[in-house]
Amino acid sequence: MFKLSKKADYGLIAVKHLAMHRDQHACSATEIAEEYGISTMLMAKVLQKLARERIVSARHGASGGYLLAKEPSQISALDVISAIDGPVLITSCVTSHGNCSASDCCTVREPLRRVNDSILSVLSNVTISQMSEEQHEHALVELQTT
Amino acid sequence: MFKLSKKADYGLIAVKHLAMHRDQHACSATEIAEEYGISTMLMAKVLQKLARERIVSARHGASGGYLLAKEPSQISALDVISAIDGPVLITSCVTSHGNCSASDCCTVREPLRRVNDSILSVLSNVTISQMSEEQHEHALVELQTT
DNA sequence: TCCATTTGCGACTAAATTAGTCTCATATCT
DNA sequence: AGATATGAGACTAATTTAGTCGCAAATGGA
Repeated sequence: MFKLSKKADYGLIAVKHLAMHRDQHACSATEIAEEYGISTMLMAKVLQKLARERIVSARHGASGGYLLAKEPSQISALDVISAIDGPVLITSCVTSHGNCSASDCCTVREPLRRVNDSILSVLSNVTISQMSEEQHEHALVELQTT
Repeated sequence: MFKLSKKADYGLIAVKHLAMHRDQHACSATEIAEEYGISTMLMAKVLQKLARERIVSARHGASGGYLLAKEPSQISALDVISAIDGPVLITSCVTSHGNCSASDCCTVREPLRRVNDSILSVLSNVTISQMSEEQHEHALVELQTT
């Protein structure tokens, strides 16, 4: 319906993990996968994609693994998600080439494009450094929204 | 990945259609489906769900069909989408019962819950009346964002 | 009253997407 | 040389989404 894929989810987990282990050692896919109880193979795949998109950099060989390629503050949730799942488009209509399935051209395309832009902006304003910091404030936020 | 289902899409189209034919006659599922080149059966299903959620009201029988149950300004995109696809949750983790697949409890849950809230607010701030009005401003918006 | 039209609902199938696995190649450190 | 990693692609399995069908019930009109 409107959900992040598990791969994107794993990607965020991995990138956050790397952010928290910055300046230590390169983390292997196996290491990260085991820490969070995720399939090693899948996590490897996810990290490979992140490496291809230059969000993390890889080191082959023994004691190799992955490192963040940029500062955590320079990586947004959108970067990670779109690296893994491709561009974020809430409908296939929002692209410019009008290949709507609805013949007369769906009248909701333009409004949805705007919604899409808003979501893009939300996602690109969340950085990995933010995601790594905000451990403490839980209780507060919880109170406000309940 | 992160996309509206076609059903939700069709739902928005249908509701917008009803908004634009307000005070005229009840529109049947067939009528709406044919106008936009969508499967009649599917559109019928979608409208049934919208009726069950009291977003539209139905009239049985010949010359029956559907009417909006509220003012277009009182119906948000979120209302329509969640009526059809269920609650909008960008990950299965964001609910309170911590059934993460990641053992140690995925560290990204709380940040993502916030992102989810933002998306919810974006969607609930877009009303059907807005979606029905903004036909004219296309060119301008296009220029600003390109 | 009878009939065409239309919604309501649930079961069902088909298609598409996503998740996850396996294999082999290549790089690199010790 | 050998253990440990990543890189890439093909492949299968599972899940979700899309779409269909049939039948019941309501309703307006001839």
